[in-house]
Amino acid sequence: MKDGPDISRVAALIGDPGRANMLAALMSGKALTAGELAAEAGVSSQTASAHLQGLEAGKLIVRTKQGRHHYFKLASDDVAGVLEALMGLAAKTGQLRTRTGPRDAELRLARVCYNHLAGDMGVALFDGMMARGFLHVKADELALTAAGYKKMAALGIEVEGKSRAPLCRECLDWSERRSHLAGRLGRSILEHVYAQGWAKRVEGTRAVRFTGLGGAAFRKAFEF
Amino acid sequence: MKDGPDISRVAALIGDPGRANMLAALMSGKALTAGELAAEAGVSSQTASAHLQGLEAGKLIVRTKQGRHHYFKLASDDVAGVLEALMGLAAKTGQLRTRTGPRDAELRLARVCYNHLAGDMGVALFDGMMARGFLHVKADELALTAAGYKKMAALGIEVEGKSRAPLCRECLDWSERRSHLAGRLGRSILEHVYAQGWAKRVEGTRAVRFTGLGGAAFRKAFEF
DNA sequence: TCCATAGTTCGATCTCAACCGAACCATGCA
DNA sequence: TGCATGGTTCGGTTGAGATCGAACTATGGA
Repeated sequence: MKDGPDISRVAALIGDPGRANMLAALMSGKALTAGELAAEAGVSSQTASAHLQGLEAGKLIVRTKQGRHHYFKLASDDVAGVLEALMGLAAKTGQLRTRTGPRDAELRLARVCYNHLAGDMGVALFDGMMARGFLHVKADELALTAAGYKKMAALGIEVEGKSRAPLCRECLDWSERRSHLAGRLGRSILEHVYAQGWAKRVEGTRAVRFTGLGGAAFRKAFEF
Repeated sequence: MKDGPDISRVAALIGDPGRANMLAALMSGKALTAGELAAEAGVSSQTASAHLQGLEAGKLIVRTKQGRHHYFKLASDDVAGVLEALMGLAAKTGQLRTRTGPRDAELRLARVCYNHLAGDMGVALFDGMMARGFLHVKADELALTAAGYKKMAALGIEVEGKSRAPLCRECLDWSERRSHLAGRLGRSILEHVYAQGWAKRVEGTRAVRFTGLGGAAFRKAFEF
């Protein structure tokens, strides 16, 4: 009974530790070069090249050539979604790699998930926006309310855009097992957070470090 | 940078065609025996035995021994969720296995997804219940409204239960790319549909075939 | 007690893919 | 033009795991 699409091809691509590490690195949302991804996966550049070809052929990542560098990023938010789901399941089934150390705590507090904010802060933001009536769900579609549009305008956050990617999308958190805000709006808000200097990325990890004042200002601005 | 849980173990388990077929078969929600799963995957019983051990060790499935039969089912709704997500992505990236034939159309119309109703009918039910105000979403939690509880009581559908599994849950559809209703309520409703004789499973597939009167009665009962 | 059936274990085989050394192409810079 | 750097291609090696034949264990029934 071979109903439905062929799962195993995609899963097999993610199933190699090297490729999985590359994909996890790309979850940061940044486009990375072949060399960086090779280092990330801990393999030689030749091996990395082969893996990247495979991932590209499987449409999990896309390549942009720029000069003598090849930049790679995740092909779509759907791919990021599957990876998050897998992380959630892997965390739950106890295949944990995370030893709860200081850096780990920082990751649980706030980190980037693809291109938006995840962790405690991400979940709190989502819950707050729902409670304040800035977001609502109707027939499975997450959307900004009129009040939400007004709020974003007041904060100077871009919500228009020609891209047909969804403005609002939920994304399940592997540490919190709760939803946080993804989609174009999620990305815009994270960019706003950076622009205001409320927080910045911790070099070399996916953690986002808020300043004391920045965290307070963020909560105040979004009223949560 | 090895942030987060170890994805690749889980993905590798799903990445073998044989095991993927087994998991897909278990998406029907029924518990299947080792022999049935071997046939499903198209491998010998010895090979199947090895695969089933792996899946069990990886906590993707659970085993129940009953006499000389070993029954297997998916370990949790999370596993089903990951499989659905992978199906969605695989369908989108064009790794389609489905030739759109008559049986395929039937699958798109109505099928079981783990233990609840998916396909056109499943999505329509979900949308209808949201529109009628039987369901609402608050802070990422999908829940029955007072009106929803009343309606279920009127239809004689069990909604209480000691299980701590969520009563309501959304589940993304690979054919529709929309949400339908999962969770304990989703299961109860499907059982109600069977009990009323509105529809029954098509032997050997995941398709659910509604009778003409049954489909109408179903729509009438849930007002969509 | 004997047999049939369901499933597992063991052992051997074999294929596929991950890996890297070496050579090769392409771009940027001096 | 020459050189350094980033990436890819090719070839050969290796190891993990998928597979099945054969033997073994457990349950149910005659």
